Amino acid sequence: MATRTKYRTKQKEMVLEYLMAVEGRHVTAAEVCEYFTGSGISIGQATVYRQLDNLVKEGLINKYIIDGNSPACFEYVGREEHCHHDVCFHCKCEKCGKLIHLHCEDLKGLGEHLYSHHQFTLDTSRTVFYGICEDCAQIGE
Amino acid sequence: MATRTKYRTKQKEMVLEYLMAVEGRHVTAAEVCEYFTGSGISIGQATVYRQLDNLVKEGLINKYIIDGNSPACFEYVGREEHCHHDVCFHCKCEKCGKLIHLHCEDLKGLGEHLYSHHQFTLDTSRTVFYGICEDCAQIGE
DNA sequence: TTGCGTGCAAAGGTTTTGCATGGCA
DNA sequence: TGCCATGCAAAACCTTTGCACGCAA
Repeated sequence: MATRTKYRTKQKEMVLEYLMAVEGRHVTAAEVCEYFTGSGISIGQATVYRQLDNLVKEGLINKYIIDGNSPACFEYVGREEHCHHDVCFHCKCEKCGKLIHLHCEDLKGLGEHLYSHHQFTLDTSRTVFYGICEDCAQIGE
Repeated sequence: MATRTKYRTKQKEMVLEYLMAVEGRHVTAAEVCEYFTGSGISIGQATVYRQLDNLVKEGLINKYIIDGNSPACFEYVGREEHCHHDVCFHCKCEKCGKLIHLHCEDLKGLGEHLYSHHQFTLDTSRTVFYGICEDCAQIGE
Protein backbone atom coordinates (compact mmCIF):
# COMPACT_ATOMS: atom_id res chain seq x y z
CA MET A 1 0.00 0.00 0.00
CA ALA A 2 2.64 2.49 1.05
CA THR A 3 5.20 3.81 -1.35
CA ARG A 4 7.90 1.25 -1.90
CA THR A 5 10.31 3.19 -4.04
CA LYS A 6 12.73 5.42 -2.23
CA TYR A 7 13.84 7.51 -5.15
CA ARG A 8 11.64 9.35 -7.55
CA THR A 9 12.98 8.72 -11.00
CA LYS A 10 12.10 10.00 -14.43
CA GLN A 11 11.32 6.47 -15.61
CA LYS A 12 8.81 5.84 -12.88
CA GLU A 13 6.98 9.05 -13.59
CA MET A 14 6.90 8.35 -17.30
CA VAL A 15 5.45 4.91 -16.84
CA LEU A 16 2.77 6.22 -14.53
CA GLU A 17 1.99 9.15 -16.81
CA TYR A 18 1.54 6.84 -19.74
CA LEU A 19 -0.80 4.59 -17.79
CA MET A 20 -2.79 7.64 -16.72
CA ALA A 21 -2.91 8.94 -20.27
CA VAL A 22 -4.55 5.75 -21.46
CA GLU A 23 -6.84 5.44 -18.47
CA GLY A 24 -9.67 3.04 -19.11
CA ARG A 25 -7.61 0.92 -21.46
CA HIS A 26 -5.60 -2.08 -20.46
CA VAL A 27 -2.07 -2.21 -21.75
CA THR A 28 0.60 -4.85 -21.60
CA ALA A 29 4.17 -4.36 -20.51
CA ALA A 30 5.22 -4.81 -24.12
CA GLU A 31 2.87 -2.03 -25.21
CA VAL A 32 4.36 0.28 -22.64
CA CYS A 33 7.83 -0.47 -23.98
CA GLU A 34 6.68 0.00 -27.57
CA TYR A 35 5.15 3.33 -26.74
CA PHE A 36 8.43 4.63 -25.37
CA THR A 37 10.63 3.26 -28.12
CA GLY A 38 8.12 4.57 -30.64
CA SER A 39 8.44 7.99 -29.05
CA GLY A 40 12.19 7.85 -29.19
CA ILE A 41 12.38 7.53 -25.42
CA SER A 42 14.67 4.85 -24.13
CA ILE A 43 13.56 2.79 -21.15
CA GLY A 44 14.79 -0.69 -20.48
CA GLN A 45 12.09 -3.30 -20.42
CA ALA A 46 13.32 -4.57 -17.08
CA THR A 47 12.66 -1.12 -15.69
CA VAL A 48 9.18 -1.11 -17.16
CA TYR A 49 8.43 -4.41 -15.49
CA ARG A 50 9.92 -3.25 -12.22
CA GLN A 51 8.00 0.01 -12.20
CA LEU A 52 4.75 -1.66 -13.19
CA ASP A 53 5.31 -3.95 -10.27
CA ASN A 54 5.92 -1.01 -7.95
CA LEU A 55 2.83 0.80 -9.15
CA VAL A 56 0.73 -2.28 -8.54
CA LYS A 57 2.11 -2.53 -5.00
CA GLU A 58 1.34 1.12 -4.44
CA GLY A 59 -2.20 0.58 -5.60
CA LEU A 60 -2.08 3.09 -8.43
CA ILE A 61 -2.54 0.52 -11.14
CA ASN A 62 -4.08 -2.90 -11.36
CA LYS A 63 -2.69 -6.00 -12.97
CA TYR A 64 -5.00 -8.38 -14.78
CA ILE A 65 -4.09 -11.88 -15.76
CA ILE A 66 -6.56 -13.09 -18.32
CA ASP A 67 -4.74 -16.17 -19.43
CA GLY A 68 -1.54 -17.63 -18.16
CA ASN A 69 0.15 -17.52 -21.54
CA SER A 70 -0.82 -14.13 -22.83
CA PRO A 71 0.87 -11.17 -21.22
CA ALA A 72 -0.59 -9.50 -18.17
CA CYS A 73 -2.53 -6.27 -18.62
CA PHE A 74 -2.17 -3.14 -16.54
CA GLU A 75 -4.54 -0.29 -15.97
CA TYR A 76 -4.49 2.94 -14.02
CA VAL A 77 -7.06 2.86 -11.27
CA GLY A 78 -6.03 5.88 -9.25
CA ARG A 79 -5.75 6.36 -5.59
CA GLU A 80 -8.04 4.50 -3.31
CA GLU A 81 -9.69 7.65 -2.02
CA HIS A 82 -11.82 7.57 -5.13
CA CYS A 83 -13.52 4.45 -4.01
CA HIS A 84 -13.64 5.29 -0.37
CA HIS A 85 -17.32 5.68 0.32
CA ASP A 86 -18.47 2.89 -1.91
CA VAL A 87 -16.35 -0.12 -2.58
CA CYS A 88 -15.10 -0.51 -6.10
CA PHE A 89 -15.18 -3.87 -7.86
CA HIS A 90 -13.96 -4.84 -11.29
CA CYS A 91 -15.37 -7.30 -13.75
CA LYS A 92 -13.30 -8.34 -16.69
CA CYS A 93 -14.82 -9.93 -19.76
CA GLU A 94 -12.83 -12.90 -20.93
CA LYS A 95 -14.03 -12.54 -24.49
CA CYS A 96 -13.80 -8.87 -25.41
CA GLY A 97 -11.48 -7.81 -22.64
CA LYS A 98 -13.83 -5.10 -21.48
CA LEU A 99 -13.35 -3.90 -17.95
CA ILE A 100 -16.47 -3.10 -15.99
CA HIS A 101 -16.32 -0.96 -12.86
CA LEU A 102 -18.92 -1.85 -10.30
CA HIS A 103 -20.03 0.30 -7.43
CA CYS A 104 -22.50 -1.94 -5.77
CA GLU A 105 -23.59 -1.81 -2.17
CA ASP A 106 -24.71 -5.42 -2.20
CA LEU A 107 -21.23 -6.62 -3.03
CA LYS A 108 -19.91 -5.22 0.21
CA GLY A 109 -21.49 -8.26 1.80
CA LEU A 110 -18.98 -10.40 -0.02
CA GLY A 111 -16.05 -8.97 1.87
CA GLU A 112 -17.92 -9.27 5.11
CA HIS A 113 -18.82 -12.86 4.43
CA LEU A 114 -15.27 -13.81 3.55
CA TYR A 115 -14.06 -12.18 6.73
CA SER A 116 -16.64 -13.55 9.13
CA HIS A 117 -16.97 -17.04 7.69
CA HIS A 118 -13.56 -17.68 6.20
CA GLN A 119 -11.25 -15.33 8.10
CA PHE A 120 -10.09 -13.84 4.85
CA THR A 121 -9.59 -10.09 4.44
CA LEU A 122 -10.61 -9.32 0.89
CA ASP A 123 -8.59 -6.78 -1.06
CA THR A 124 -11.15 -5.31 -3.41
CA SER A 125 -8.62 -3.25 -5.30
CA ARG A 126 -6.72 -6.30 -6.43
CA THR A 127 -9.58 -8.69 -6.94
CA VAL A 128 -11.09 -8.97 -10.37
CA PHE A 129 -14.16 -10.95 -11.31
CA TYR A 130 -13.62 -12.78 -14.57
CA GLY A 131 -16.49 -13.85 -16.72
CA ILE A 132 -18.58 -12.97 -19.74
CA CYS A 133 -20.15 -9.56 -20.17
CA GLU A 134 -23.69 -8.88 -21.29
CA ASP A 135 -22.81 -8.09 -24.90
CA CYS A 136 -20.62 -11.12 -25.43
CA ALA A 137 -23.16 -13.40 -23.79
CA GLN A 138 -25.73 -12.38 -26.40
CA ILE A 139 -23.43 -12.77 -29.37
CA GLY A 140 -21.71 -15.99 -28.52
CA GLU A 141 -23.15 -19.05 -26.84
CA MET B 1 -17.85 -29.31 -24.03
CA ALA B 2 -18.17 -32.24 -26.38
CA THR B 3 -15.43 -34.78 -26.69
CA ARG B 4 -12.61 -33.47 -28.80
CA THR B 5 -10.36 -36.45 -28.97
CA LYS B 6 -11.14 -39.00 -31.63
CA TYR B 7 -9.06 -41.82 -30.29
CA ARG B 8 -9.11 -43.20 -26.81
CA THR B 9 -5.54 -43.64 -25.68
CA LYS B 10 -3.91 -45.08 -22.64
CA GLN B 11 -2.23 -41.75 -21.86
CA LYS B 12 -5.46 -39.85 -21.80
CA GLU B 13 -7.06 -42.31 -19.44
CA MET B 14 -4.08 -42.26 -17.14
CA VAL B 15 -4.05 -38.50 -16.89
CA LEU B 16 -7.74 -38.41 -16.11
CA GLU B 17 -7.44 -41.23 -13.61
CA TYR B 18 -4.68 -39.43 -11.78
CA LEU B 19 -6.70 -36.23 -11.60
CA MET B 20 -9.64 -38.22 -10.27
CA ALA B 21 -7.46 -39.96 -7.72
CA VAL B 22 -6.36 -36.65 -6.25
CA GLU B 23 -9.79 -35.07 -6.47
CA GLY B 24 -10.04 -32.00 -4.30
CA ARG B 25 -6.39 -31.12 -4.70
CA HIS B 26 -4.83 -28.70 -7.13
CA VAL B 27 -2.06 -30.18 -9.20
CA THR B 28 0.19 -28.62 -11.78
CA ALA B 29 1.18 -30.12 -15.10
CA ALA B 30 4.64 -30.68 -13.68
CA GLU B 31 3.20 -32.62 -10.76
CA VAL B 32 1.30 -34.86 -13.14
CA CYS B 33 4.50 -35.55 -15.03
CA GLU B 34 6.40 -36.22 -11.82
CA TYR B 35 3.77 -38.64 -10.64
CA PHE B 36 4.13 -40.72 -13.78
CA THR B 37 7.89 -40.68 -13.92
CA GLY B 38 7.94 -41.47 -10.22
CA SER B 39 5.74 -44.47 -10.89
CA GLY B 40 7.98 -45.64 -13.67
CA ILE B 41 5.37 -44.77 -16.26
CA SER B 42 6.61 -42.85 -19.24
CA ILE B 43 4.45 -40.05 -20.61
CA GLY B 44 5.84 -37.13 -22.55
CA GLN B 45 5.19 -33.79 -20.97
CA ALA B 46 3.80 -32.49 -24.24
CA THR B 47 1.19 -35.20 -24.07
CA VAL B 48 0.35 -34.27 -20.51
CA TYR B 49 -0.21 -30.68 -21.54
CA ARG B 50 -2.25 -31.72 -24.56
CA GLN B 51 -4.44 -34.06 -22.56
CA LEU B 52 -4.95 -31.59 -19.75
CA ASP B 53 -6.07 -29.15 -22.39
CA ASN B 54 -8.48 -31.69 -23.84
CA LEU B 55 -9.91 -32.53 -20.45
CA VAL B 56 -10.50 -28.84 -19.74
CA LYS B 57 -12.34 -28.49 -23.04
CA GLU B 58 -14.42 -31.52 -22.23
CA GLY B 59 -15.33 -30.01 -18.89
CA LEU B 60 -13.97 -32.86 -16.81
CA ILE B 61 -11.29 -30.78 -15.16
CA ASN B 62 -10.83 -27.10 -14.41
CA LYS B 63 -7.77 -24.99 -14.99
CA TYR B 64 -6.90 -22.27 -12.49
CA ILE B 65 -4.51 -19.48 -13.24
CA ILE B 66 -3.59 -17.87 -9.97
CA ASP B 67 -0.61 -15.91 -11.05
CA GLY B 68 0.83 -15.44 -14.47
CA ASN B 69 4.24 -16.77 -13.58
CA SER B 70 3.50 -19.77 -11.47
CA PRO B 71 2.20 -22.82 -13.26
CA ALA B 72 -1.50 -23.33 -13.81
CA CYS B 73 -3.37 -25.70 -11.51
CA PHE B 74 -5.76 -28.39 -12.58
CA GLU B 75 -8.50 -30.11 -10.66
CA TYR B 76 -10.99 -32.81 -11.42
CA VAL B 77 -14.50 -31.44 -11.26
CA GLY B 78 -16.37 -34.29 -12.85
CA ARG B 79 -19.18 -34.06 -15.26
CA GLU B 80 -21.10 -30.85 -15.42
CA GLU B 81 -23.87 -32.10 -13.22
CA HIS B 82 -21.50 -31.91 -10.32
CA CYS B 83 -20.56 -28.31 -10.94
CA HIS B 84 -24.04 -27.12 -10.26
CA HIS B 85 -23.94 -28.28 -6.71
CA ASP B 86 -20.36 -27.63 -5.95
CA VAL B 87 -18.91 -24.28 -6.94
CA CYS B 88 -15.26 -23.73 -6.25
CA PHE B 89 -13.78 -20.38 -5.24
CA HIS B 90 -10.19 -19.43 -4.63
CA CYS B 91 -8.60 -17.01 -2.24
CA LYS B 92 -4.99 -15.99 -2.69
CA CYS B 93 -3.07 -14.47 0.17
CA GLU B 94 -1.06 -11.50 -0.97
CA LYS B 95 1.47 -11.95 1.79
CA CYS B 96 2.33 -15.63 2.01
CA GLY B 97 0.98 -16.64 -1.38
CA LYS B 98 -1.17 -19.35 0.10
CA LEU B 99 -4.04 -20.57 -2.03
CA ILE B 100 -7.26 -21.27 -0.19
CA HIS B 101 -9.80 -23.49 -1.80
CA LEU B 102 -13.37 -22.58 -0.86
CA HIS B 103 -16.47 -24.64 -1.35
CA CYS B 104 -19.10 -22.37 0.09
CA GLU B 105 -22.77 -22.48 -0.64
CA ASP B 106 -23.26 -18.88 0.38
CA LEU B 107 -20.88 -17.67 -2.28
CA LYS B 108 -23.10 -19.03 -4.99
CA GLY B 109 -25.20 -15.96 -4.37
CA LEU B 110 -22.38 -13.86 -5.70
CA GLY B 111 -22.61 -15.33 -9.18
CA GLU B 112 -26.35 -15.02 -9.11
CA HIS B 113 -26.18 -11.41 -8.02
CA LEU B 114 -23.70 -10.49 -10.72
CA TYR B 115 -25.88 -12.14 -13.30
CA SER B 116 -29.22 -10.76 -12.24
CA HIS B 117 -28.12 -7.26 -11.28
CA HIS B 118 -25.15 -6.66 -13.55
CA GLN B 119 -25.72 -9.03 -16.45
CA PHE B 120 -22.31 -10.53 -15.88
CA THR B 121 -21.72 -14.27 -16.07
CA LEU B 122 -19.12 -15.01 -13.44
CA ASP B 123 -16.43 -17.52 -14.28
CA THR B 124 -15.58 -18.99 -10.91
CA SER B 125 -12.70 -20.99 -12.28
CA ARG B 126 -10.82 -17.89 -13.35
CA THR B 127 -11.77 -15.56 -10.56
CA VAL B 128 -9.46 -15.33 -7.60
CA PHE B 129 -10.10 -13.34 -4.46
CA TYR B 130 -6.99 -11.51 -3.35
CA GLY B 131 -6.50 -10.52 0.23
CA ILE B 132 -4.90 -11.48 3.51
CA CYS B 133 -5.31 -14.91 5.02
CA GLU B 134 -6.05 -15.63 8.64
CA ASP B 135 -2.50 -16.52 9.61
CA CYS B 136 -0.91 -13.49 8.00
CA ALA B 137 -3.53 -11.17 9.46
CA GLN B 138 -2.50 -12.23 12.95
CA ILE B 139 1.22 -12.05 12.39
CA GLY B 140 1.69 -9.07 10.17
CA GLU B 141 -0.42 -5.98 9.69
C1' DT C 1 28.67 10.21 -0.75
C1' DT C 2 25.36 6.45 -0.22
C1' DG C 3 22.89 3.05 -2.10
C1' DC C 4 18.81 2.66 -4.92
C1' DG C 5 17.31 2.58 -9.80
C1' DT C 6 18.59 1.60 -14.44
C1' DG C 7 19.91 -0.94 -18.53
C1' DC C 8 21.62 -4.63 -20.96
C1' DA C 9 21.86 -9.28 -21.67
C1' DA C 10 21.14 -13.68 -20.12
C1' DA C 11 18.66 -16.78 -17.44
C1' DG C 12 14.42 -18.73 -15.73
C1' DG C 13 10.25 -21.37 -16.06
C1' DT C 14 6.02 -22.72 -18.31
C1' DT C 15 3.84 -24.01 -22.30
C1' DT C 16 3.70 -24.82 -27.31
C1' DT C 17 5.27 -26.71 -31.67
C1' DG C 18 7.70 -29.55 -35.54
C1' DC C 19 8.37 -33.80 -37.09
C1' DA C 20 9.04 -38.63 -37.24
C1' DT C 21 7.15 -42.65 -35.04
C1' DG C 22 3.66 -45.47 -32.90
C1' DG C 23 -1.06 -46.95 -32.03
C1' DC C 24 -6.29 -46.79 -32.31
C1' DA C 25 -10.24 -47.80 -35.09
C1' DT D 1 -4.74 -48.80 -43.76
C1' DG D 2 -5.68 -43.93 -42.60
C1' DC D 3 -5.07 -40.71 -39.25
C1' DC D 4 -4.69 -39.19 -34.94
C1' DA D 5 -1.83 -39.20 -30.77
C1' DT D 6 2.66 -39.54 -28.89
C1' DG D 7 7.40 -38.31 -27.71
C1' DC D 8 11.43 -35.94 -27.96
C1' DA D 9 13.75 -31.82 -28.40
C1' DA D 10 13.75 -27.29 -29.49
C1' DA D 11 11.34 -23.13 -29.84
C1' DA D 12 8.43 -19.55 -28.15
C1' DC D 13 6.98 -16.69 -24.76
C1' DC D 14 6.71 -13.58 -20.85
C1' DT D 15 9.07 -12.24 -16.96
C1' DT D 16 12.87 -12.08 -13.68
C1' DT D 17 17.70 -11.63 -12.36
C1' DG D 18 22.95 -10.46 -12.20
C1' DC D 19 25.98 -6.99 -12.49
C1' DA D 20 28.15 -2.69 -13.53
C1' DC D 21 27.02 2.01 -14.10
C1' DG D 22 24.31 6.23 -13.33
C1' DC D 23 21.64 9.17 -10.66
C1' DA D 24 18.50 10.90 -6.78
C1' DA D 25 18.78 12.61 -2.19
